[in-house]
Amino acid sequence: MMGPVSEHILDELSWRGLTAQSTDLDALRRDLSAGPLTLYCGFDPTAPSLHAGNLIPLLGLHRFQRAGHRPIVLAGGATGMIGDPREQGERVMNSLDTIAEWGVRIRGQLERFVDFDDSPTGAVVVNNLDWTGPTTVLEFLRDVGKHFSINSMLSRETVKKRLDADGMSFTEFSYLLLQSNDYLELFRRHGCTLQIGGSDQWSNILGGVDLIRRVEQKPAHAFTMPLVTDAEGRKFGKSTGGGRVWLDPAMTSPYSWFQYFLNVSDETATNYLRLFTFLDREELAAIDADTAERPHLRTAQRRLAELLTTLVHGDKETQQVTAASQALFGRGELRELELSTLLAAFQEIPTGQVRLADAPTIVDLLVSTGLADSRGAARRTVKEGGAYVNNAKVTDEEWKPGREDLLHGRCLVLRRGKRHTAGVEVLD
RNA sequence: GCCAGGUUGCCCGAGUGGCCAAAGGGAGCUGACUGUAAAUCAGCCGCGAAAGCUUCGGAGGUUCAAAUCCUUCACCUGGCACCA
Repeated sequence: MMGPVSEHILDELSWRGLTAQSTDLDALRRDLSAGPLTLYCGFDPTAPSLHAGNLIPLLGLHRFQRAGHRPIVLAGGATGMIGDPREQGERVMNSLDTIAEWGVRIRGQLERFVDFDDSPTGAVVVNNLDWTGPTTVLEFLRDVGKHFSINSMLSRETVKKRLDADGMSFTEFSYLLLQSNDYLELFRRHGCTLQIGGSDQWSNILGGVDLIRRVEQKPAHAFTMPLVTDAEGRKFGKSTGGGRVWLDPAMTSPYSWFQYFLNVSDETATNYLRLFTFLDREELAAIDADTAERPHLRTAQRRLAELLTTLVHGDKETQQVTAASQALFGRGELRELELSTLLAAFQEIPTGQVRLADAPTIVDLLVSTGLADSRGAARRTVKEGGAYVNNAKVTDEEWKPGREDLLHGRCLVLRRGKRHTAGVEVLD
């Protein structure tokens, strides 16, 4: 597990670029060196699935675990009902049913990224609804609320911005207290003395540190990691690559997930390898060098895509997706592919079915496979020279496949532009 | 409860009776160049082959004509009050 020269976890996080803010680093370093430390990170069910950006703190927990510490993964069943205030404005609350359903799904995802065993570093999963739910308002206001100063809460960046803009409900304003109380609760239950999270969580985490100090007269640590951005510094998932990249294979197919990372820029790929993988410095340096010398091989992108697909979807999926990508992508002679290879590849990409008897045109094919959103869009694609059937460009909107075009008598490989592929099964 | 402001296409945002399928920006898509990169340039970006149709929170109305006016409902925001 640990390298021959066991590097301090904080040093590793630092060279990986995973350090944003922290409380007293020297004290944290000391405590981490003293033996297994218990740390936690929370995830609110604000969507049906985690997305790639969530992997940063989640893998962060895992990194600490590998370094000999005990991670607690917190599912935000309670905090998810309230909503962390954001600058864009008041959230519309989701229904309790929705939150509960999302919570279950997300919890299932969370559990896959840390190791459970009986050792002192075995992971723990908790749900803050377990202690927040039973608490009465009066208890909460007396025991927790009393320790918070409205004055300092008002000076928070997000709150100030919101007050200048559209204001903020008391509900969201209270979020800080809930998360702070979580930290206190975990400190009491599990001796948790470190909370990590994305840098947007900084003030929430500090709230807990403060609360623990006031109530328990004990120090606790806060440590945040940068929010992932793409090469232009945009927040991950928000606008990069057309929407979020979800962990749930039903929302983002493993093939799409793989292709997303395969397509990032050189700069982003080398950066992401540090943030999202466990490769050590030597391996990373070798990949960097290779990428610089022979950029067309896209070594960094390939490694990134493979490692992340394996991490999220497993070895088997990665093999299938890689095979599909190789089989379908670009210049290979599709006619030489085995039928089984082709059909396996079709499992990974969007597909459609048509009957030759219906005499479908290229436009019909693009629409039926979902490669184009509408007939107009499909027509546009053809007009723009972006439509391919079996790697041959099709420029006539009225083009129809004939029996001689079929691969193995029953398949077509459709492509829009350079990177969007779909399979067509042709029936009689 | 009252008063005021707001709700526009994936996002931000202009638009206060016709010239609006709706400016602009971002995101996205295609092409050129390449390395399934970046940068840059060009085109596209509601549906429809077209006629035309559907869109500006929901419903209804005024008008030859509504994103724009009126009514009403919902939600958001700000302010005031009430519950003493």
